[in-house]
Amino acid sequence: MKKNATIKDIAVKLGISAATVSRAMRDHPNISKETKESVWALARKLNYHPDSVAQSLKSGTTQTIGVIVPSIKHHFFAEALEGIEEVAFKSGYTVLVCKSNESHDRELVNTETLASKRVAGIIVSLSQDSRNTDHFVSLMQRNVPVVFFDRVPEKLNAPKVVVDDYEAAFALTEYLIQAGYKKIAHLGGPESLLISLRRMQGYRDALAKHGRIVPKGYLVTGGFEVEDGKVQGAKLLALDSPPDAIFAVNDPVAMGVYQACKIAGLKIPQDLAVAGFTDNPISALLAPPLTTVSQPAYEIGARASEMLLERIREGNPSKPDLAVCKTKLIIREST
Amino acid sequence: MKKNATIKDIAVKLGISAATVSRAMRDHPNISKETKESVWALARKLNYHPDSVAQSLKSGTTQTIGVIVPSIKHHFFAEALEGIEEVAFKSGYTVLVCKSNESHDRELVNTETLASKRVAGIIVSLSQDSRNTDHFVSLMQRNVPVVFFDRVPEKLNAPKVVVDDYEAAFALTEYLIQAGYKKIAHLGGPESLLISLRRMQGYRDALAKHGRIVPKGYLVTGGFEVEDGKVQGAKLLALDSPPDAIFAVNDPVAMGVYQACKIAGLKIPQDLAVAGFTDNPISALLAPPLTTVSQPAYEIGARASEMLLERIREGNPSKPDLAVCKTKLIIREST
DNA sequence: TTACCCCGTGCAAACGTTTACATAAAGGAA
DNA sequence: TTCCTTTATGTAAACGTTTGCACGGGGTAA
Repeated sequence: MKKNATIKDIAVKLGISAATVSRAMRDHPNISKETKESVWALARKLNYHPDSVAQSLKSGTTQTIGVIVPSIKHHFFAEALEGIEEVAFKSGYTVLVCKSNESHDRELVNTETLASKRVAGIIVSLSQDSRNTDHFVSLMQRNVPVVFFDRVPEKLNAPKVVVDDYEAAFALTEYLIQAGYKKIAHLGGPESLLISLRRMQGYRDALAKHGRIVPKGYLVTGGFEVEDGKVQGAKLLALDSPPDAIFAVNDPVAMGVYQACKIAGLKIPQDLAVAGFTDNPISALLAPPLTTVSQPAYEIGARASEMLLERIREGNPSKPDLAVCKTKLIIREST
Repeated sequence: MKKNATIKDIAVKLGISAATVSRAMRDHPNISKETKESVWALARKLNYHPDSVAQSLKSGTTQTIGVIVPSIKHHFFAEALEGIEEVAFKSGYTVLVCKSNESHDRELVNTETLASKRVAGIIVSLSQDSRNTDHFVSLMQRNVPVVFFDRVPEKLNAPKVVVDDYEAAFALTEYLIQAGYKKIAHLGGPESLLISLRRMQGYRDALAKHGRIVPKGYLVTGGFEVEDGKVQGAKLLALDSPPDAIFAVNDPVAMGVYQACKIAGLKIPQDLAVAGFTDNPISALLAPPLTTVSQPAYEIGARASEMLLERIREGNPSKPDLAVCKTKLIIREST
């Protein structure tokens, strides 16, 4: 068991002080060329790497950013993480990834853990049952920059990276109307999340714009999983006057509707049109391929990462930025 | 901008020494009940949380584990990360996630970064172009436990979590033979990775067992992406005597074959049978659903995490463990 | 010669904890 | 009383860096 070489080891071996070694390593102008070179050579030989922990204690910060996401395995978040990591890496930061499992309490524990680890900043996508955002406020008061993405808090004055859910849902619904569907239902997400509400509102307003109202029972809310779509979708199909099109809050839910259709013996899109949201890579390969709204997950993550790094570098530029990424309506054969 | 409360703040306010506060926080038996309670009360009030960085400097280790994966967005790795994080969280560890982008050099940088951050241990799945494993050896010499999963090094004597790729590929190939396919080709993965080689060998040996040899041009190697399957698949289909079944090294490559078939106007499974490996959730939803081998990604990650935590806790129990997780042949309509 | 400045380096404190050791008071046992 | 033990607390060093300040020597200008 070898120990890691320290600055002191180098200092002793070279008969100089630790301070000089430290300065040599950081290429301080006042250190002579010869000293520097002997230090570098020995450092190389001993495989010396400065102890980040000690550096952090001294500097009060770390080259680490924290991320809290509801889950890692969902494609959207995995892809966003990919973007976050990439940008962070290029600036010399590493990423502590925590998942909240959609739980408020775990989100809370995660924020405290990250704070006590002195991360330089935190990127968050809220959990489904986040009851409040006090823990994030507390973080920001302690001067830890926080950037939200996708599932952002409504009231909190903080930098956010989102897509225009309202606009995209509106456009999608309007497209369905123009495609001739008469009875359009919406399978919404959890009402605790702004993204669900915005998509729902876009749906409502698009109908309203075309002089329609939401038929009774056509607006249902639930979770984000395939199972939710299957269960709620079956209910919609069992209505006395079932819809001829269903706009699901995301692609997994839309897939649940596919399953419900299979069970009910309905053909898509002949008997029922289905549309989703988020453009899971699966969606293009479904039978039939799913109409959906593509969200640039990687870009959203990358943008959030950039915004965070800016805050970290420039202190808190108090301009609570909002980045809105472009979505795109992807029309496929399910509608 | 508030500062974080320190042990000293508490000590001063209470007119006691920092040592006593430290002991009170850790519920040391020699501290009087009254002192403890006043400390706890004030800590609560000041929202005091011990500075992990300082603790780490003192103790020489952290409550953090590092993970290096080729990518995050691929479902297998995302799911494995989910398992890793879950197990780590339950033991009070957080997870530093680095991706190598399949690059040896970046893998190398990542190992050094993680080491200098004094992670308690590291979990790795090798990049495609890993030229050697010296950096991991160096880590292990410095007494940092390392556990590999899925893409493991062949020679290195270290704990590993894998599936029996050989066995699973053998079983899959044998199934194809028994299903009556006569001309079975294999689209292999990068030859730098053991998993590719093992799957390839399983394919060969299954054919051999049934008295067949690999027809000329029927064994091709390439990457792990959809595009690879599309390109290489097209080549196979263009042979004078094209295969009637293709076993792809993983599901994305199998999907590439689907695309190649579409272009060539071939029907699956009538004109060509296709099988994959890894059971991407997409695969069950393809048209037709893909025959594949399911790999318990979450469990693999969780197991790796457990193995690592054991090593961290028990020093190095020098028994270089091997955990082999169960795969399952999933027969669907593509064969 | 004196005064000053620059260069290269060292000293020591600081970051926030933890912990071995010292100390002081109180309570027994002899 | 004296001595020992127990209990509760304090002192100070240590973890590995960084950095303000000091210092000595050599050069330059007057």
